[in-house]
Amino acid sequence: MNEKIEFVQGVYLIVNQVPPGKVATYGQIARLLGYPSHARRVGRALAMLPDDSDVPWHRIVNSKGEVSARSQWSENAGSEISQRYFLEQEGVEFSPQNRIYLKQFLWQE
DNA sequence: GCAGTGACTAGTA
DNA sequence: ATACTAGCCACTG
Repeated sequence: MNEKIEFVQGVYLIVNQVPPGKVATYGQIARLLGYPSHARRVGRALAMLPDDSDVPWHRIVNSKGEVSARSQWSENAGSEISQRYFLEQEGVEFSPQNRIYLKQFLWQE
């Protein structure tokens, strides 16, 4: 019925299935939802979540394996820092160029 | 309605 | 590998 709500809920359902120590990309989530061109929308859905949400939003990175930058003035500006911290706590490793080794940590595919 | 703006991506050079 | 570009599309002023 309400496509907006359904999309956002769908994002959370998928993200909740990503196990600790693994990561997924925005585009991957969008494709699994059946909206292959809505990667940016996935990012917006995650931006609505509080930093202490139960949803493991920190396991979502961009297609290059980097932690995407927030807008400086946005509500969750600076959460990139904790995102990397959470991932490292779960055993996810970063390359010297601040990239996750997707080959090793990507969830599915 | 139009223009600018992103937690994006795939393509090209 | 890096840099720039075109599409993308909901949201905002």
